[in-house]
Amino acid sequence: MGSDIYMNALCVHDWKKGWPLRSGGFAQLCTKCGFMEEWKHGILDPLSAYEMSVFCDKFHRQKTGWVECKFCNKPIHCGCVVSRSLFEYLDFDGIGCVSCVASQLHMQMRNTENPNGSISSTKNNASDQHPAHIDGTLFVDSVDDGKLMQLCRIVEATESSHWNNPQRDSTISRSGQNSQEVKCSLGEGDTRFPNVIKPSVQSPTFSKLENNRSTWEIKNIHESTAQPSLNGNPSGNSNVLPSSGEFVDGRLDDKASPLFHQGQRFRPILRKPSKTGISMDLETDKGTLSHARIARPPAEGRGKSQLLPRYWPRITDQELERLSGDLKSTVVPLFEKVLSASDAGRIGRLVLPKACAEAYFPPISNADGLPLPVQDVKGNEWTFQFRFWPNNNSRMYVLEGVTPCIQAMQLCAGDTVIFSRIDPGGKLVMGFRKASNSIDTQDASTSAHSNGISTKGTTNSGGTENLPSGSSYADILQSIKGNGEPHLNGHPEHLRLGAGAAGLLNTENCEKTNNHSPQQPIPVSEKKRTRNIGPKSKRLRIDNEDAMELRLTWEEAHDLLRPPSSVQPVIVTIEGQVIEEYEEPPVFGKRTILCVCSSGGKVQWAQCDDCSKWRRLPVDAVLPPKWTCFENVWDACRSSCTVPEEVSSRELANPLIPNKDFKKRRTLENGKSIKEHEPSGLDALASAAVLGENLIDPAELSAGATTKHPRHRPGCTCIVCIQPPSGKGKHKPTCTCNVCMSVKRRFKTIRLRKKRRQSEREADAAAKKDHNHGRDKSEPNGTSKSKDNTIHSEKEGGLKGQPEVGVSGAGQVYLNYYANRAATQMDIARLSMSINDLEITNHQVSEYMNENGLKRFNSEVQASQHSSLLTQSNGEGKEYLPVLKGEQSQNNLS
DNA sequence: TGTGTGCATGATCGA
DNA sequence: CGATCATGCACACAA
Repeated sequence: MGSDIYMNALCVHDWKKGWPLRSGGFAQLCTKCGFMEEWKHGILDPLSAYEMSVFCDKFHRQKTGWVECKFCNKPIHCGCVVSRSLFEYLDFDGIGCVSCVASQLHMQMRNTENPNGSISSTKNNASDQHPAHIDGTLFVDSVDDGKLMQLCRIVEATESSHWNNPQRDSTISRSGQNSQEVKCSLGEGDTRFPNVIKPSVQSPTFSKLENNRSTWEIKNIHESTAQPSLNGNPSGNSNVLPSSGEFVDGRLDDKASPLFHQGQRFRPILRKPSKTGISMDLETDKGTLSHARIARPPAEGRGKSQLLPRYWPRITDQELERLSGDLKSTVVPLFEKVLSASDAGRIGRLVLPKACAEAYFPPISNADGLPLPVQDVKGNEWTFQFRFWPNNNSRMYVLEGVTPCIQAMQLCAGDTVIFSRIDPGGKLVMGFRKASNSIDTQDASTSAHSNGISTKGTTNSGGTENLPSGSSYADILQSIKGNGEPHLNGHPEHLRLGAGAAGLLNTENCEKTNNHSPQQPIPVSEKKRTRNIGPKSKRLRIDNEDAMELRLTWEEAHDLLRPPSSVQPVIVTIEGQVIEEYEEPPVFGKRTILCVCSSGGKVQWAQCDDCSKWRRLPVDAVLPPKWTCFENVWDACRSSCTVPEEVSSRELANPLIPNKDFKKRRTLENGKSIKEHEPSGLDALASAAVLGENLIDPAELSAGATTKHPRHRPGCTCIVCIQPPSGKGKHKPTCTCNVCMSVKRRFKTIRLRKKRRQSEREADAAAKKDHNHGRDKSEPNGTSKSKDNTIHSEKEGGLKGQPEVGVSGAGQVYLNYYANRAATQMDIARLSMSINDLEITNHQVSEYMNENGLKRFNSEVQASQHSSLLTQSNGEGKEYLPVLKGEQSQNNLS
């Protein structure tokens, strides 16, 4: 009979040889120990021993940390294969140093004839049934009914792991037992080697084990897939789990770790240096903890060995068990996939990984495929069309009709769907896991020590990127606490049922949610997940109700956005539009109003946030978002809120319309416009098409938001609003529909006008160069010329360093607006200093319109109007017009 | 005009 | 370099 103690076969080199087999067949056995079945899945990547240790989560996770000898409690560094620590895996879980193991082995050998006296048999009943579920589980290539296998070996590993652990145990001794090999044989029915996996046929031995094995393993066994018990023994002897603060490098799957079952305490070890490019999941780091979400090689299937790890379902045994319990069936995780935008889109087509489709879905020869009933984790039945398209001499498998299901589960791009199978019956189950902003943790209640972090939403390929290589476990925890909460998922039900292999994935948050407020739905918005995870810039999503007040409209935002004061923009022209480009992002600034005094000087007005008094500022002053009189460093006399305004509020009221008033008025007018005109975007477009170059009353175009773009108004002729609703491909170049014709007309006009303006600019620039080099910019000029000159000077780099941003209270969005340009315009216009006389110049408007390709005013109107109110702004031109006009009208009336 | 469907293309990744 | 897959594109069809 065999020994309860056997040394895990080492076969470092055989491992190496075995690695490539993962993609091309995995039947190669360890020539030294005969291990095979587990290897093929347990070992994922041949790149390094580290990766081995990462992925060989059953065999080698224990080798990568500091553990204690079960017998003498001496720390042992188990550095996977590169560590030459001498240790031995105990079939009853745990690791022992060679000396202890030797003695125990000896004792065991003596007890062989008395199984009850064996070490393993001293375990509980469960252990009796599954006594040897250890990481060093003995696997045999085949299990003869009469004899199991043999082969125990003392691990010989190189001490010099590349992830040197300062805590490296000096006590680890090298003995001459490195190559010690003990062969053990098991008699039939010997259950002391339950992990001896019979590769192809379920044996009674396995049945015995099932109760003690995770569902996963059970399933694997059911599958008789030689599916490795990668998860180790989930049998529940997990009462001794590593504390959350303990971080054992890598691969300590909770249940997987026999050590835990044995009550072994894992000592924290240093994290191995992250290996760039290692395609391992974050879980490999978190995986040291209980219930780590380790990507599991899927159950058997055609081509399973070629399944990319990214598709390996990541589910903890616990989750799996729970799911199985929920479904009252054995659930076999098959594969998972992160939903792409296409998958989650309205098309309703979920692209299936080819290997997965071919491995786990019914074979189809007809491109039409076949209907595939799938049950979701709630028990709903769905029928998808499983089919394929020919693609590059290959096939592209898709599930069609998934939209209802996706929506029902409230999934979006970035979330993960997990296909599992219910046995018996083979029914497919589609679970899901929300992309919880890349952080999720395990059930705190059920696995108090676990703090697994999964790369939710980034599970696509390992997800190592989500964990900074240098981040410590504490960092991780911190990140969990400080980071995840706001967006950690959601729907408890989903969390419980939906997040795992059949959707049963529980984030810590989820569990907490469950615990605290079960069935409490979360806002849909919170269930949204970003799709792109990676290097792209991200913004904290503010979608919940608490943040509603933070939401700004587009124009409001632009009211606040200022170009960085120290940055010189690069002026570019895109499709006729002059655009400022900044290397730095805009900053938030306080809205001000730029005026021209009677003397022709420029002045900027800002309102104190405390007393609401208006203060005069230099035109180039840039204010922070919050500004008070006390910060008025330019006018010491009025650096206090107690000092009255230079101009009365009444005087200021009209021209310097504070934002609120302005907005109210604007809103009111807009409302009127909406009521009066209420043209749809299409109507406006049609009008534009009809009127062509003719003037369109801006007011008519100022009404409510279009259906396409809430920030745009009917009549908005921006490219967004006028584009065919169905996007590309709807209109041919020769299309003569109204939309196309109007667009053509508009662009034609834009081109012509742009060309004309460009000529004017050039002429002006030349003239100015010749005659007016030293002219003060404040000196009056022709209206349009001045601006053109300004622009030109900008192009020549003559721009004043600060693209100062005056912002009007109107909140106009005019991104390409310089303060000095505005000032120049004002100068040129010789505007009155009297604020009450401030007007909005349609010239400016028209300039803006011209620059933006909008043909709202004819040239006569442009030339005839002047204004003195310069709403220095990042202005949103489209709303600018009606508002200004309204203001002007009001002023005129007054 | 909107939606569905099938295919093509290009980026990405792994061998 | 080839396979895979996300996504775009064009056509068909229905409303």
